Amino acid sequence: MPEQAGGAAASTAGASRREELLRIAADLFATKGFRNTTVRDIADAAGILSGSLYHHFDSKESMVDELMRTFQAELFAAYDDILASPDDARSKLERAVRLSFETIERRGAEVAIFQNEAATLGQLERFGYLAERNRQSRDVWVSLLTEGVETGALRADLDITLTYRFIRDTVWVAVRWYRPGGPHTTTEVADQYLTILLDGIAKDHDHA
Amino acid sequence: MPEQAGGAAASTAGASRREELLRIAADLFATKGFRNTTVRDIADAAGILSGSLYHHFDSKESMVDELMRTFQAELFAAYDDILASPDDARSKLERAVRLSFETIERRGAEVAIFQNEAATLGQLERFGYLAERNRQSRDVWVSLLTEGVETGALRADLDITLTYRFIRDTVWVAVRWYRPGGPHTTTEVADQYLTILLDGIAKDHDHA
DNA sequence: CACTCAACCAAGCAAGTGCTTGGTAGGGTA
DNA sequence: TACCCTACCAAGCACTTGCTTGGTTGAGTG
Repeated sequence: MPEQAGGAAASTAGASRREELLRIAADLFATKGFRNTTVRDIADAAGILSGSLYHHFDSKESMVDELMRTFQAELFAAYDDILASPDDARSKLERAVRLSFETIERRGAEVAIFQNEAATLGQLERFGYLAERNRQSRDVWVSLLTEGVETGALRADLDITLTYRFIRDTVWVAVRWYRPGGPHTTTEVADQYLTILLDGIAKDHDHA
Repeated sequence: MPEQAGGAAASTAGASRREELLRIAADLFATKGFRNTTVRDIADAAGILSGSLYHHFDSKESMVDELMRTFQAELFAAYDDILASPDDARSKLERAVRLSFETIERRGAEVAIFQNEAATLGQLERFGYLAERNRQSRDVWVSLLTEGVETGALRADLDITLTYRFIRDTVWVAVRWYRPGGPHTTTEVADQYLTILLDGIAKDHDHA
């Protein structure tokens, strides 16, 4: 096992072979599923033999592990940033929604892997942190929604838990159809969703 | 020596052995994934040997095939029922939303399988009808939304395609967390979602 | 020049995978 | 009695899977 690049060294200068292989694996895991992707698939896509992968990584499992840890660390740093801001509840909620769609654009493969494999992988001790991250994420959204209700920005008759689930499902499952470079930008998608989420799709006859 | 594995197949009255095995397979496909479920898993859960499954079915593939065809036929019969009704657009949209949550309750395994495996299975010719059903389903929702806009029930500034995707994602992905017999009935979930979808979560200051 | 080292190849093992084959038990039926 | 049919077992085949082992290549570096 060669170099241990412990930190999330953001050296954009020339991606190492290791990072290159990780990205290839991520794309395959995202499209075919983790279990459904073989080490030979990854090696083929990289133009090497399957055995050569083990020069860079301990196992197929450790590849997803590294992908998920890095991804979650990045995502929650962004969550913390929102929570710590002095904005009002509604603004923070909007920022959280936008963050999700932007993350789908920038880290689509990782989002897809987390969405599709968290339940399966989470059964292994090694991936216990995935469930923990899920709880943290729920806490973020629930606290934002609660603050919104308490400050009068959001309706008081909302079932916070259900509302959280609806939002979470919509913003993250969009990874299944959102395509960077496609017909919509993340901003457009986020704008449209926020419009619907905040004000609904029904025509307001009292104002029209 | 016929050693019965711990699976304890409780035979439901009336259901043929074949239907019983199909149900067992459906539950496993839904929880573990199709590819990730082995014929030995199914056989174990049924208390028989894996080879014995081939007395009832051609292949593992034909099991999902039968499950999906039956499920889709049932679902689209219900869609047709809604489309053919004389209700106004908003009522039909509400019925479609409620139908989704009710289908999750009654056919949770099938919904989960369709959600998780349609993309993978769809690549096989045999499962080409899954993509076709997807198109039909989109047409149902898009026509309901379009009618809503045209009759003035829904806001005119909606992006129909994006709105369709948001709704579809939320109502079907609920299969991941909705549990029959859990804290919410499908009616409660549908009520809450329809409230949010139609009128939004923001407090309407002009009325409050 | 001797030496190191990251990156890779070639071959293969053990465990699992879907599915096949030939057979058996027991109830129903003409 | 003779026959058939449903539901299963026991064994195993051909293939795929993740991973291992021992070795090679070529660009450096003192």
